[in-house]
Amino acid sequence: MSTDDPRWLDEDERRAWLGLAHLSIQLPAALDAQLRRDADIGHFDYMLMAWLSEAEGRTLAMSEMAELSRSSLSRLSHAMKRLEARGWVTRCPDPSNGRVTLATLTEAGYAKVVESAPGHLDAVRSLVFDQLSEAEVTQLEAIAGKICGTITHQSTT
Amino acid sequence: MSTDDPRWLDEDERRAWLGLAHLSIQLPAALDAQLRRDADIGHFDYMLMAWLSEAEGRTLAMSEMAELSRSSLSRLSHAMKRLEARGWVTRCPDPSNGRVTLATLTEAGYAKVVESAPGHLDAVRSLVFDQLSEAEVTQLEAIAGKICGTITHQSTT
DNA sequence: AGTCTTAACTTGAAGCTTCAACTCATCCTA
DNA sequence: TAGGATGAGTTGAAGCTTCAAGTTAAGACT
Repeated sequence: MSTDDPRWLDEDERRAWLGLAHLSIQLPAALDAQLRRDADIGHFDYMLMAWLSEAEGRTLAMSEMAELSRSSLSRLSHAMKRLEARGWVTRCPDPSNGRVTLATLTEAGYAKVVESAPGHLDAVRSLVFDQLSEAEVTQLEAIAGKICGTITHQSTT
Repeated sequence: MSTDDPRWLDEDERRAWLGLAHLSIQLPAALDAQLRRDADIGHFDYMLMAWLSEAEGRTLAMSEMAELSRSSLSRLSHAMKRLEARGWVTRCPDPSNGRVTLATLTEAGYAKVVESAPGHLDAVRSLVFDQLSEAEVTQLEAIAGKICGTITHQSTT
C-alpha cells in the first residue's frame, strides 16, 4: 500500500491530527472516569445498558448490540457476563432461533441506568456540547460520519 | 452536579454524539490494527517512538512523554519497559536531575519508526484526510481543541 | 438422513491499562 | 540541617480487551 515517497501531513493537517488523536484518548478517558467515580461502572458497560434501556422490551440480540456498540462479540460477551454477575442483565437463547442470544435489562439494571444517566449526560454536555456552536455540532457529525464510514467500508472490503 | 431535570440532547446533538462515540472507538482500533498487522506494534507504543524520533537527540524525559502522549506515567512506564525489552529504547537517570528519567531511541528503534511510518501515514491519510475537505480539517482542529481544552481544564480545576 | 459450511456466540489465556502503594531525589522551612 | 512535603518514576495486582480456539445451531448439498 505504501509508496516510496509518502505524502506527509501539512501544517493544518498535522495540527488537526494531533487534536483528533488527543481527543480520542482524552474524551473516552474522561467519560469513563466520571462514570467509574460517580456510578462505579465503565463507559462501555454503561452504554450497553443504555442501548438495552431504549430497546423494545429492553431486549436485544447479542449481535445487534455488537453492531450498535461497535465492538467484537467477544468483548461484548465478557462485558455482559460482568453485567449479568451484577444482576443488571439476563441472557437466554432466542426461542425462535437457537443460535441467537437475547439480552434483557433487569429492573435493577434499568434503575441503575436511570440513576446514572443524568451525571453522564452532564459530562457529555459540559465536555462536548457546551463547548460547540450549533454549526460545529453539524460539522462534527459530518466529519465523524465520513471517517467512520470509511473505516466500516474498508474492513468489509 | 446533576440537576433533577437534565437537558437531554436534541436530534442534531444526538447524531453528533453517536458519531463522535463511534469515531473514538473505531479510529483508534483501526489504526492499532494496521500497525499490529503490518509492523507488529501497538499504536500507543508506536506514537511514543515517533515522539522520540522527532525530539532533540532522540531523547525525552518520561514526564515530557507522558504529557505529549496524554497518558499516565504508569502506562508510559509499562510501555517503555516493553520497548526497552525489544531493544528500541533505553532509559537512564538524568545526570542533571536525579529524579528525571531520560528515554532515548536506539538505532534499532529509529529504524523501526522509519520502516513503519509510511504504512501508518497511509492509514491516517486514507481514513481521515482523504475523506475531509480543507474546511473540514480546520473545523476538526477547532472542535477537538475546544473539547480537549475543556477536559484538561476541568481535571486541573 | 448424513455431512459440510456458516452463523452466533462463549471461553481461557495473553497482553495492555489502571490503580494503589512504594521508592528515591529534591525542595522548603523552621 | 533535620524533617516534612512534593515531584518523578516504578512496580504488582486487578480489571478489561483481544485473540485464537471451541461449542452449538441452522442451512445447504448429496
